[in-house]
Amino acid sequence: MEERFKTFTVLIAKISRNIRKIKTEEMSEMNLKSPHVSCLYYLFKAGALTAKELSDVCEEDKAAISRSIDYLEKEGYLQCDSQAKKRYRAHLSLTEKGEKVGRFIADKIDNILALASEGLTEENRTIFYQSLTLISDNLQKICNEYGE
Amino acid sequence: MEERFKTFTVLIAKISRNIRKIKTEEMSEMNLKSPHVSCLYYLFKAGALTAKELSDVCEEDKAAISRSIDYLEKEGYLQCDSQAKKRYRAHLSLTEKGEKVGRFIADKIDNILALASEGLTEENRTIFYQSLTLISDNLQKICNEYGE
DNA sequence: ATATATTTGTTGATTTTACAACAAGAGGAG
DNA sequence: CTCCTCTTGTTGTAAAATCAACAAATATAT
Repeated sequence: MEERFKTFTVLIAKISRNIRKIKTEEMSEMNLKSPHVSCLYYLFKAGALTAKELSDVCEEDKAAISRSIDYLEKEGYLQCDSQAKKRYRAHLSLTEKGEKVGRFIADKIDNILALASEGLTEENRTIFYQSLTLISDNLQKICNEYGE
Repeated sequence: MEERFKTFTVLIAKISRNIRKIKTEEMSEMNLKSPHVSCLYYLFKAGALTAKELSDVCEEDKAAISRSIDYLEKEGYLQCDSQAKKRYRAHLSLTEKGEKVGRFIADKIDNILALASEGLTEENRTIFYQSLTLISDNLQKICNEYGE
């Protein structure tokens, strides 16, 4: 069990770090950082989303998403369907440029994911994913108690 | 597959964040940050280690470990078996105070780990851990290619 | 309609993490 | 021994993530 903790927390941290590294490395020519990539990825996959939905699906800090949206809009990757001063519940959608890059990102990421899980049987992949979900929920419950 | 990527990378990031949060939250009275906790944990579990070994086992940046050691030494949690100006290959070991806190941390962490994996069968736990290791190695290989 | 509460979004500041340049020691070959 | 190389450790800096305070829009109740 001790040995498992070691590997569990250490491995999770390592995987997390490497995923971020891969995301930024693969997109370095375009000068897109990890949260930018996430935004483009999900807008491409899911279609138009509000800022809130985007931050939910990315599980990223809303502050980070807010700033990412600023950047991506400025660079012409996405547009906002509302002219309101702030983006309240406005739907964000990819521009043509954003769509193109989104597709590129999705391909890259899906490919990397395939490489990452190379060697896992389909069955174990399923078990792994379910376990990950369960563990995430359990940890979230623990964390929720701190706020009270 | 797309759905899986979403959950996979997002879940990993979330778990990683929550682990850090739990570590610092549980130790907040003692003013120990996440890397400090890791150092104490492994020194307690593994006995005396060099700085290099510690940074290897924690998979943390050697810079972070170096500064953590400074802090932990200053606060009297650990001692260094060498009088050299720098700590080259010196073994770091816990003081009495460090030992006490190390035990406390180990208990806490092992408990949290048990809670985190609550609901998993022993068999799935094994599969999960093996999968995690495999994925970590695969991703590491991908990252290693960037340096070349 | 107006006041109040809730959700959603933004901004600034702080903390954590990562990176890279450097320095110190150890080991090996001549 | 002394020069060279490799490993290990340190420090400064830059980047990223987190947090908290705030502001704007929306929803709700009276």
